[in-house]
Amino acid sequence: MYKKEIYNLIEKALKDLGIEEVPNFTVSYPPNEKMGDYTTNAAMIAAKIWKKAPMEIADAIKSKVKSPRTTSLRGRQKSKVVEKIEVAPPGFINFYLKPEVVQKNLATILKQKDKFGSTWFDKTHHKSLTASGKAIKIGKGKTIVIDYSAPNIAKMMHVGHLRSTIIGQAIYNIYKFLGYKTIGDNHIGDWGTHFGKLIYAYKNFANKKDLKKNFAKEMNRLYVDFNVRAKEDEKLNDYARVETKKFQEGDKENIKIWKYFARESIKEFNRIYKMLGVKIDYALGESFYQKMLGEIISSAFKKGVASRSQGAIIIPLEKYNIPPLMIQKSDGATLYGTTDLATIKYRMKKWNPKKILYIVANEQAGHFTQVFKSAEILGFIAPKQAIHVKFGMVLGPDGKKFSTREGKVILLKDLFGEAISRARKIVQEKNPKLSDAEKRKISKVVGIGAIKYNDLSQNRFTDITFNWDKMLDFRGNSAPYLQYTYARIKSILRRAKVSAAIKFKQELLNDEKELVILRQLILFDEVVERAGEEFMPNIIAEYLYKLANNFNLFYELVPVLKAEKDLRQARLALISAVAITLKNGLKLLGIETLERM
RNA sequence: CCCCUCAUAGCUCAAUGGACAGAGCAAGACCCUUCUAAGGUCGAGAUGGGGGUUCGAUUCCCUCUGAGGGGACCA
Repeated sequence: MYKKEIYNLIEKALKDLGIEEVPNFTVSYPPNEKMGDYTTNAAMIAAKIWKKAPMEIADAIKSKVKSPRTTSLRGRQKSKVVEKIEVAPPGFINFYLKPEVVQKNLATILKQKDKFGSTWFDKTHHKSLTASGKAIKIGKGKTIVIDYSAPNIAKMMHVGHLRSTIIGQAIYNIYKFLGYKTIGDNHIGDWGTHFGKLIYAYKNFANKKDLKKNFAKEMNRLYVDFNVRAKEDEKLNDYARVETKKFQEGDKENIKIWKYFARESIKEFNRIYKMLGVKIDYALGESFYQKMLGEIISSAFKKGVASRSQGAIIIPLEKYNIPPLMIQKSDGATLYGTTDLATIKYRMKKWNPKKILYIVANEQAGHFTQVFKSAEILGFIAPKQAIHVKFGMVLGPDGKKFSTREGKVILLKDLFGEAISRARKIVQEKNPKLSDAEKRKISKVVGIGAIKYNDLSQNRFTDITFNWDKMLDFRGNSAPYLQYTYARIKSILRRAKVSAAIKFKQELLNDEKELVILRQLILFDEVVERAGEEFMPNIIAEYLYKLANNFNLFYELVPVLKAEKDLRQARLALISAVAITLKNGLKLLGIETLERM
């Protein structure tokens, strides 16, 4: 919350010292609380320019911050938030905030409630303040399009689809929280060649009754069966291509089959999204863009961007050391690259976003470099306007890619079922007297939460090796741990019969355990902002885990309800603030909290 | 052959170029007549090899090894 202010203090001090530019100095957090709240490496970087010892410069900066030049027109003042400054070898400058500043923040949190963390409140954060000095949200006036989930029609959603959906939703939530106008778009794969296979399978060996009874399962069987048969008889793939072509050219029967599968698939997706608590604003699938493709190709030609090659049409990119993007096959059919270009053009025209984020697995990195560069040459977007937010794959227990074709995947339906039943078993054991309805609710929230958190707490770049026990561990650094911590706080608040303590003497919160928590709470907004900037929800997860950890330490040793009147009130306020922060953070990750569990 | 990720404790994962590399699981010893033990406490345990840049490298660069993915007519 005070990072920007600390930054400004240092910048001014450097100016007073006659060092105008210290490139890339940062304000960050010391490794532990004993070393202060904020730290900077400015002295060590300035040492290079000034050619003096870092410690010497650190001392100089320290004394300038403490007594800045007052003759300046801007009327530089001593900081009102810094208690003391310490210099530590080899040249760190550590800032300690005044306890009353940290304590004062508590009232803000209780007032802000579910908005806490979304806004900069301190007046020195001018980058997000209006002329009147009123705090505004960072993302105000900016639009961001987020493309995530993107399942394929006629394929079941399996663990491989989880990451895009969960990470995408978290990033969506974070940006929305920060005040951006967020557009979530589910780019459903409803036009691909794979669909021809299904049409063929449907016509030749579908069991219509099973399809009606259990659409998802039977559809999956059709897909797997097709691939099994195609292995023996390669001609099947040719037949599938014929079906695809007929369908794309408007063949009535094939369109009818396509519509049927699309409708049923979307129903199935929606069941999954409902379980996950995911809502995506738009679902403009690939089919939506088909009528624009001809224009994309012809204008690419007109601009001299596209050219013919071996009967196909490509956009050569060798100038940029990138393989060419093919936009039309030699048989005249278009490809997903073509659709992607149309999609970018459409999104820019319709929403004029500052950025378009593609939450798509690492395996498509090459494709997106081609598409983005092509879109740039075509003038659809500026460089870096479209960003591929890539992530590692979910690998099978054998350490290899899950194969849909062989039907070896773990379906999301099954994953959820297992998670919920494991959670159910534990609730039953821990809290048998709860009502059945409540147990059901808890099982679902805990089970689904565990799955989401398992993913979101990891750095998105690393591959995940699927493991039931790891994914569904309800102890340690997991969603249930955070939810449990929240439920513990709620339990105390229920007993105290206050929803939030309004009046309290914040200065009573002097215990080291309390101060650690207070000092952590002021960092929440910075954590959310950074998670957004880096597209890394795990930064929030890590923060929440530490916060919960600190609360549980406090919980073991510091009584709340049994404390003397004023102290009790102050501690109630403190734990309420922790509850608010946990809830807000988890909500950003798309994870629900529970009053009891 | 080219491109993208990754390599940290027995296992699964953290760590904006910074100060003694953090967790969880597993294994060991403790804490429920005190606000929910899905918790807490105490020990043990790690940066693939070799160079380089830097005051400082798990992080950046080069190289080697290993893993996963991609490489115009699938998405």
